Parts: sequence; C-alpha cells; structure tokens
Amino acid sequence: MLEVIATTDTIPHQCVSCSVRQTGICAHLTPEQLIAFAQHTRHSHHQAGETLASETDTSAGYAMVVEGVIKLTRLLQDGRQQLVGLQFASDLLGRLYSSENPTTAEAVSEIELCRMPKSILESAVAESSALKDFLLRRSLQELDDAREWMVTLGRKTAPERVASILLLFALRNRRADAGKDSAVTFDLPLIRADMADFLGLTIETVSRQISKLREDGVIIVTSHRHVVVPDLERLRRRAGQSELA
Amino acid sequence: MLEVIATTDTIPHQCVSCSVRQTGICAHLTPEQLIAFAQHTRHSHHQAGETLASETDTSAGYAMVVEGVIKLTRLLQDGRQQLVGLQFASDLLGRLYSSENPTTAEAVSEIELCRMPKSILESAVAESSALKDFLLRRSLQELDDAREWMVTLGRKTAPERVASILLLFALRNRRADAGKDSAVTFDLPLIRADMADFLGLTIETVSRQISKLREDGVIIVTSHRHVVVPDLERLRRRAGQSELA
DNA sequence: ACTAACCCTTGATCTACCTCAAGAGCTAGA
DNA sequence: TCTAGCTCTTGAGGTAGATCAAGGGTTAGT
Repeated sequence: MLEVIATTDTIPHQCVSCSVRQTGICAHLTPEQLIAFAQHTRHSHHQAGETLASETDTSAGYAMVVEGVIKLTRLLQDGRQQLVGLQFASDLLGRLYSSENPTTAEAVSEIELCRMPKSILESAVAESSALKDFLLRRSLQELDDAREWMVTLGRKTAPERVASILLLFALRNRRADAGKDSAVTFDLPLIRADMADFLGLTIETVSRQISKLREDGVIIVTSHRHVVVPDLERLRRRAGQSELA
Repeated sequence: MLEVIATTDTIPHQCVSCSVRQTGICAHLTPEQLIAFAQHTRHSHHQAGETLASETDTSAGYAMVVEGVIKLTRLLQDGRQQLVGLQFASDLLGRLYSSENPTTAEAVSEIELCRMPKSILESAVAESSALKDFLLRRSLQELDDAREWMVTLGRKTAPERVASILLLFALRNRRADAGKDSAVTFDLPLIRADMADFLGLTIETVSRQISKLREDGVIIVTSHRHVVVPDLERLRRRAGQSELA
C-alpha cells in the first residue's frame, strides 16, 4: 500500500500503468512536468483502417502512439500513393513546428493513442532541454531510416526490395524473439498493398517475390501474415544490404 | 564606424565576415559561446570531387558548410549508388549522436568548410537549448525533404522525376532571382550522373527527359548547365506534384 | 457451416526504362 | 589552335516490372 501511495504522489494515476511511460516523451519529463502534462492528455482508441487526423489538419494536436502500428503516406493527385514511414508504440504523431505537412496517418492495426493539444507539447518542448534532446535523437534516427529507404526505392531490384522489407520487420522483432540471430519469427504488420506502397512496386510483384523467397526456402510463410526466417544472414544477402551498414 | 567597433567587441574576428554567421548554428549561440566556440574551429578549402571525411570516420569532427554544394550518397556493394541528400551553405555535416553512418559526403563544387571537433559541438548542443532547437528544426525539415523524395523515387515516372529535380533547383533559386514566380534562371549544381543517382535513373534517361522538356519549351538549356524556366507552373505540372504540397 | 468481402496468388502480355553503342559538345591545358 | 578527357546526346534493342485477367485462400458475420 505504501508503494502505491508513493507512486501516486509522483506519477499521475492514468500514467502509472502506461506501457510507454518509460520509452516515449514522458520518460523525459520531470515528475512535476509529467503531472502538469497529464492534465491535458486524453487516450483514444481507433480501428484498423481509420485515418488519424491527416497531418494537414492544423486544429489537431499531437499524439503519442501507445499501442499498434500506423502508416504515414503521401499521395499524388492521380491516386498513386507512397508509404513514407511507420510509427510504433512510443513514437510521436504530428509535425512539430509546422502546421502544414502533406502526410496522412492511417491505423494499420487497432490503435491506442495518447492525445494532447498542440500548445501543451510545444511549451513542454520549449521548457525541457531533455525532451528536445529526445526528439532530436528520434528525428535523426527517422532521417537515417528515410535515407536508407531512398536507397531501396532508387537502386534496388524488386527481389531485393521485398527481402529488405522482410529484413526490416525481422530485425524489429529479433529482440522479442528467443535467442541467437539465426531464426526469427514475426507477423507482417502490413498487407501486400501497403508493402507495395512502401516498396514502390505493385501488389502482384510483391506477391511473386514473396513466393520466390518461399520456394527458395529463405522464408516460411503461413496464413499470408506469419513469417519464419530460418537464417537471417541469408535474407540479408537477398536484400543487397548497403555497403557500410 | 561605431557599429564596427561594437561588433568586433563581441564577435570573434574570423567570424565577422563569415557569410553564414546569421544563418548557421552560430546564429544560435550567445556572444560568449561563439567566442569559446571559435577557438576550436578551423576553415578548410576543398576541390570539387573531393571526398569530405566519409561520415563513418569516427575520428573526424563536424563541419559547417560555408560555401559550395555537397552531395550525401550511399553505396550498395556492387557499386550502385543513391544520392540521399544535398547540403548547402549553413548546413551541418556529420551525424550528431552517432559515430557510424553509412553515408559519404562528396564536394560537388568548390567547398569552404568550418570544421570543429566532435566534443566542441556536442557540448555546445548540450548547453544551448536554442542550438538544440535549431538543429531539431533543421532535421525535421531534412526528414520532410527525404520523405518527399521517397514519393519521387517510389511512385513517379521518369519524366516526372526529372521535372521534379529541376523544380527543386528552380525553387531554391527563386529568391535569388529577380521577381515574380513566372521566370526563373539557375545553374544546375549537379552533372547528369549525379542527377541520375538522385532520381534512381540512368544518365541516358535523364538526358532524354531534359531534351524532351527542352523540345516542349518547358525549359531553355544553354551549355548543359544553365537553365531558364519561363513558366514555373508549367514545370510544376510536369513534376506531378504531391496532392497536398 | 455458409456466405460475402477481402486478400493473395499466378499467368499472359505489354511497356517504360535500361543497356549497349556511337558520336557530338564543352573545357582546359600545351 | 589543337588535343585529351570529360560530359552529354541520341539511337536500337532487350528486359524487369507493370498491367490485365482469372481464380484460390482467409476471415468474420449470420
């Protein structure tokens, strides 16, 4: 009981059991800042497929992803679409310092968000050097990821692109997995159409290349979404890794 | 005269005439910080084509671009190359917070750099919230640019890609140019091979598409590098602009 | 269990861009 | 002015991936 009293003294009750309190922006606020912050946040739940406040919507605030996967996409007038990023738990949704950003955020799975008004986050960032630091590190990482993807989009063949996205998901799930860097198991967070939009290919080409990898024993696919990679190094070779990575 | 005395009191002599003092990181340091900072910086000059400390080189420090254009590229093992970014005057060279970054920086024109040791910039960033803020804004902008480029690489046709890069340069030079958003004149900072590496195309395709735009009167090209765009809107339409941009 | 609505796969054909090849500007140095 | 070395252009033909088309799996609701 004492322990509960102690924590509720310093941590807002709605944050105590939050799964991303230690990894998202909240980890970089002082207890006082967190208490003030939490008075203006509100959790919301969303179904897969829902559009989460297109980032052009200036009235909307920011949101932290508490659970689920979100895709960021851009459109050309004629409907061609490019996936430009994925957001996972603890990532921040919304473009800081800019009210116009031609990006759409859409739920790929069921989503739990922690929403906050623009002004609240912006003043927290203005006050907290630690928070700014965290956001700077995150955005530099996102920039690295985006540039790595530019190599994939600009210079890799279709077989290499598909291997690259599988490798991306495999590496993301490696730690969750049991042991060595030999075998990895995971569920694809994206359907073929989204993978195609990520890779700059068509659905058919993605499907054909997955079939090829399956025939060659590089991956084992069950029920379209569940994937086993018996040998990560083999997949990595198929992805035509960049020279210094 | 009074004004000159006042500035030399507070600004290090080597910085007084620096062309990027008002726009680069130095604009966000206090006079005292700038004085301390300047004691550890050194200018260096480089020829076009020179490789400027591959960013994997952990011993190297950071550098600010004072003059010229630099291309950031990534390589695949077999030599395929992708241009992932361009750096202009006042941009910072070097990946903050990470010693390994598989990116190569190469001078595209004659270059003037202001070099500094890693530790000096890092402690300045740690101390200065204004500097961190500046770097955060810049990296968010670079992220936006990279994602815009992902759309070009993943979903645009060759004619649209070439129009897109011309539009990019045209918009960058618009303010330098005289007046309205009608006619713009500029020199291409990149040769065809670099444009191809930026666009994920071959040299021949870039050349053919430039010829096509020339034949159609969208651009006027003299001596391979000098370009006139009589009607920006027309070029923009050729670039297949993204929906909300 | 059955049905509807998605997903995904596979095949046949087409085409945008690549590859290979030749030659024509430019630029710079002797 | 001439030459050497880039850089750029243009043409002919080949190919990776797109498009068009059909059918098979998977999942969820009744």
